[in-house]
Amino acid sequence: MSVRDLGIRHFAALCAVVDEGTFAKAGAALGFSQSAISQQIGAIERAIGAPVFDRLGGARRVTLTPAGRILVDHAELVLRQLAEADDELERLAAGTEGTIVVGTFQSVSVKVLPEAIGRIRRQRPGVEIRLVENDEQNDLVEALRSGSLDVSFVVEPIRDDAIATIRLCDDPFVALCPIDDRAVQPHPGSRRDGRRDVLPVAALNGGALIGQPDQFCGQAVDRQLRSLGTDTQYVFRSADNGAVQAMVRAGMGRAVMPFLAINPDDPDVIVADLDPPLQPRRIALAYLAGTTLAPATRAFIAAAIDVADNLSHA
Amino acid sequence: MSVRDLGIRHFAALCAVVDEGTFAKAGAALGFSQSAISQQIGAIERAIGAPVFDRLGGARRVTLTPAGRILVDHAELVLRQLAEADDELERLAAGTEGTIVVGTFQSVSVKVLPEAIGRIRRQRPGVEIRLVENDEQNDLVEALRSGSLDVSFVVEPIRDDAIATIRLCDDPFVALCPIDDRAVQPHPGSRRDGRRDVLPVAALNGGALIGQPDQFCGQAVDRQLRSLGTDTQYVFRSADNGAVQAMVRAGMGRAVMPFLAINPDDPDVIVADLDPPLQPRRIALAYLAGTTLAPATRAFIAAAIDVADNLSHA
DNA sequence: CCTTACGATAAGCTCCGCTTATGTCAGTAC
DNA sequence: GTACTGACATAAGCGGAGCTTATCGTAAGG
Repeated sequence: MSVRDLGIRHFAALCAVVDEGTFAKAGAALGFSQSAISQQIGAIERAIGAPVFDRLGGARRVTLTPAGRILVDHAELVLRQLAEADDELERLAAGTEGTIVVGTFQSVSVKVLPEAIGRIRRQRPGVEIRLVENDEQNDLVEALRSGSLDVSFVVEPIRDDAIATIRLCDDPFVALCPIDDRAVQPHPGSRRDGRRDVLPVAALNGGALIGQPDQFCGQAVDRQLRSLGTDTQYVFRSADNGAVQAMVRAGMGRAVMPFLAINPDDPDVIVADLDPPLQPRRIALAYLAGTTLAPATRAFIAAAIDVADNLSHA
Repeated sequence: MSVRDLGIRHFAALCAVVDEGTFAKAGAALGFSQSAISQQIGAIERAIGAPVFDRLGGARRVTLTPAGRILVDHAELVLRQLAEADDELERLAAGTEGTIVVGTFQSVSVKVLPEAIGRIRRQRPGVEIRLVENDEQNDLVEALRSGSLDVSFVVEPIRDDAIATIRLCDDPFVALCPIDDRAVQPHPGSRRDGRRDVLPVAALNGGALIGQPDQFCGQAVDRQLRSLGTDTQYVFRSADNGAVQAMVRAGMGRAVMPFLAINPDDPDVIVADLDPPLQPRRIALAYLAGTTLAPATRAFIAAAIDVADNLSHA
């Protein structure tokens, strides 16, 4: 028999008796009868094999024995610990507090993520968001599996069926062309309506290409271009989107990039739709399938969906 | 419903499941069936109103939800706390550890106490003894009542019946006389047998007396001497026993002192029994009546009794 | 002396919580 | 595809833990 066979109620009773001075008052404070307290204290004493109170008899308060003093000291800590747990659980349930660890990659970090984070910070100031940026998607997925990420931005498809995804938006591939590119055809209709110019895919054939390294979505671009019969000749590759765009600006060649990864307001390059268009990159949020997400995490996901929707319609 | 309605067993089950990975193994580790663990976890989830594990289904391990993570973190602390309590209770019961706070006063501090402390330190190196010296007995008794002392040396009688006492020894009053005192009569028989010379009480009449302040046992001395028809004329009083003895050594007068308070090996004063002898001072140990004493405290009391016995017979 | 304020104890009843046995589900092997 | 395996859930039954009310013993105080 040991202290582990007792219930929290026993410790609460013990502390209440110490606070109130008598069994009856302790019982009243806890909503029990005097007898219940007497029996609870008795159970404690049986469990530890020693009295915890000296009953002085008559109308006198009980006093702690040395063993009782030790037990009360620990019981108070235990109760405090549990109260804290209750608090934390409540805050978790309310979604007003907690830490979300979000996996991201470069292009998403620039446009979607900051806005989503901003919303959470405004709505739920107590929620802390930690970011893990890694352009190697496998690493993000692995981090999800190991639990070190709560949720992560990814590019679909994800093979791993331990991972569930929520689609956010399609990110179209666009061509980045030097400002004097003759192959670019003005968009049929007004330039003012926000539609982009068009670059026939055939124009890429044999031309100089700048792009992202193979392991990023550069791979998908190559595959698609090749299947459209276009021979790709890379003159430069960089994981830094800004660097790619700067190369185009310098007239070194054209680039085919996901729209979210580029700066569309750059006046020194032409951003053109491809004709025919490539299959867009599907941006999604991923998390461990079958797991319960914290309310704060769900709120983040909702915010990201909303931000992505707005972004798509613009 | 709250976490306070749960038992320690529930927390143990929770931690076991986290450690073992499955309900069945956790049950085996704790000596329960798989079903019991399932029901215990179910009880936890009912108590906090949220799942603590995600059951992925099939032959896969359960994984913690955010709420489960919070609860486990606190549960581990709680269990550690309780294990510590168990340890401390065991050490208390064994009497090998703990702190005893002992009240003392000057004369006892010199002869009885050091020996008793030495024994405890040898027998129980883990026990710490703290001393509170106070020559005002009321203060010691008050400290006992308030619980700031575990046990205290006192001089009987103690009026307060909330205080229990254990008699240690009788401390006789002896006369301290200057080396050339003519009133001292050699002890009838050999001086070598350790018996002391004798001073008739009548010799004190009208002579110069040195003694302790009124509030110490000086009061008892005065009362007894007066009742024997002796007129006491104090020329000096000091709470410092060494000072009293030095005054006698300087020939300033005689003193009547408790034997334990003097240095009997001083060659420059005569230590004499009084004739008739005064009622001796009864030295006792006092503690709060009706309270359970820690084993270490009981050991100290036993040691003190033993030391006092040896001292009496010597 | 009687009252008051305590705690202990007894009797009874409820409900918690264990066990065994069975159900259900998802992978896995052949 | 079918059977098997490993994992959790659920049902039924039973024993005991624990609460309540009621009563008793004891010491302090008017």
